[in-house]
Amino acid sequence: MLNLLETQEISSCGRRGAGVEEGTFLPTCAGCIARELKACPGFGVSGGRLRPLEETGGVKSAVQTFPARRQILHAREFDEVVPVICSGWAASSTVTQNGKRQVLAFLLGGDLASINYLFESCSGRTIEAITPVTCRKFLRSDLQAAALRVSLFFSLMGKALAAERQESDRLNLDLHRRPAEARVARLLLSLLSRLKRANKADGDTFEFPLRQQHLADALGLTAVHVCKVMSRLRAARIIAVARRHLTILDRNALEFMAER
Amino acid sequence: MLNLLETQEISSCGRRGAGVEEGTFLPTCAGCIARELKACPGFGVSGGRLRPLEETGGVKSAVQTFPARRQILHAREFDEVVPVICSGWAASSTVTQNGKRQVLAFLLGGDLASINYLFESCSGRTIEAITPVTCRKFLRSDLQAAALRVSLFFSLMGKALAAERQESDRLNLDLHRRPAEARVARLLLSLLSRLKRANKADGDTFEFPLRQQHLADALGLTAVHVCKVMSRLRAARIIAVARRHLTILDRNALEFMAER
DNA sequence: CGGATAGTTGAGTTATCTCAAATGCAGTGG
DNA sequence: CCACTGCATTTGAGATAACTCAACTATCCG
Repeated sequence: MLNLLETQEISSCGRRGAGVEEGTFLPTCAGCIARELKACPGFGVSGGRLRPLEETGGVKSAVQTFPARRQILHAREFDEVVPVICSGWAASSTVTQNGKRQVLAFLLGGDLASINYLFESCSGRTIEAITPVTCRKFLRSDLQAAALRVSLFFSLMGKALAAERQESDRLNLDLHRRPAEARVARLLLSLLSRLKRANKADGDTFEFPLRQQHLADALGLTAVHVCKVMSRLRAARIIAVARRHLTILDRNALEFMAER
Repeated sequence: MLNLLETQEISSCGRRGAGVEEGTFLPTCAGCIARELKACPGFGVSGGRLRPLEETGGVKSAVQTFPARRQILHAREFDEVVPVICSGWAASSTVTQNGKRQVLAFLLGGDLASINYLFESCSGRTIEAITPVTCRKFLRSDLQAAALRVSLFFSLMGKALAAERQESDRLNLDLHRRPAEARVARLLLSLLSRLKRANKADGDTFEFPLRQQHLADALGLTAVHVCKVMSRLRAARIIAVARRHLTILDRNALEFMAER
């Protein structure tokens, strides 16, 4: 049995203080569905420890941390748990018999891996940490109950579903209908805009922890080919990569490339 | 304003009779979500006309018919209407700026184009009739209300969402990760199994109204290449096509082909 | 420093595309 | 019944984007 009630130390976030207080949130919590459903207790601490859940008004759950490369959802949890990424980068992917992998989405702070998890598990998908990840897991039944209490239930669900469907349609369109350069360009632009929204971009520069294999798996290419495309982009001074950070030098060129 | 209350003559289905009676359903209604939500009044007729909706216990809506190639959902309806295919073949697709089209799903009788429509419109997607189609359109708000009255709401939603997500993941995996033959094979097998479930297949033979362009748009190929693949399949006596009907002659071969 | 992982580069192969012309087929009007 | 029109399908030739394989280099981390 999972111990979702367990509270854990967290060092980097949440201010110290005494007594019961409002939960504090990471910047990335802003658009998080768990927060909008009023289900997330946040990172409020009292005396350096997470406050007991009864006091937060949230749904029972605990923050967990995962090192890079670690699987975030284990087989036995699949049935009952809804995972939400609080910070770090993760990837949600499927695999074929022949061992080919398709990354369906890169997950950033505040992302629910898929709204489907609220209804039932996304069997066949696995979620893996790319960087170290902090993540909160809710019991599905609890989150469903919380969801139904929120008056905007249908509109919240609608927004979440629509956003996800749109992403998935976009992916379907991109794969095999656009040349490799366009796919790469689109992915980079989409990452930039998501990170900007979460205040995690410094101008046109952002953290970029993805391996070329990740890109390849997301874009339906081989790592070798991704390398060649990225090299061309660098040679053309459209992007620059240094110390796991990526800068978009010529956004117009990249946007032009993204079409067709 | 849409006149969803309008009742229309239907000739092919529904038994004639007097007075109020149970709505009759097409064979394809069996797994239809509108029926499971107890929202569909069915095809019951009284005196040759569809019964008034107040008597059916269903949600207001009317059966509409569309000739082949006609768009099923019009721009102004997008906001408020949930379409369900009752009979015939339709396609749900998106288009890029460059005019390329991706068919996301072929819709058969009993199919809701996407469960997303229950929450909000799938902007960017269009639904078109391939064969003549009969289709029922529900007001979103009515269907939402009906949904919440059903105790199995979450599990029904879950099933529908999961099925759709799985289809979409499969599509994502197939595009650009499998060779053309495998994609064609997978599509044919998937159609056969869906049609079998709806009792619309005669052994391994089924109606096959799709143009090669439809296949191409669904599989991320060109029509020319689809033609070549289909020719090879016919030459190898794996399938046979005649008068808009397709027979799978060697299912093992096709299933083998579908993997990799 | 050594070992592992990730990225780069080049040569040769192949699946799929583009273009273009020929054929077939169904419906229409004379 | 025929010629005519508009699609859909077929076929071939050549072009190309992306792949595979394999060796080499750079980077990271203990």
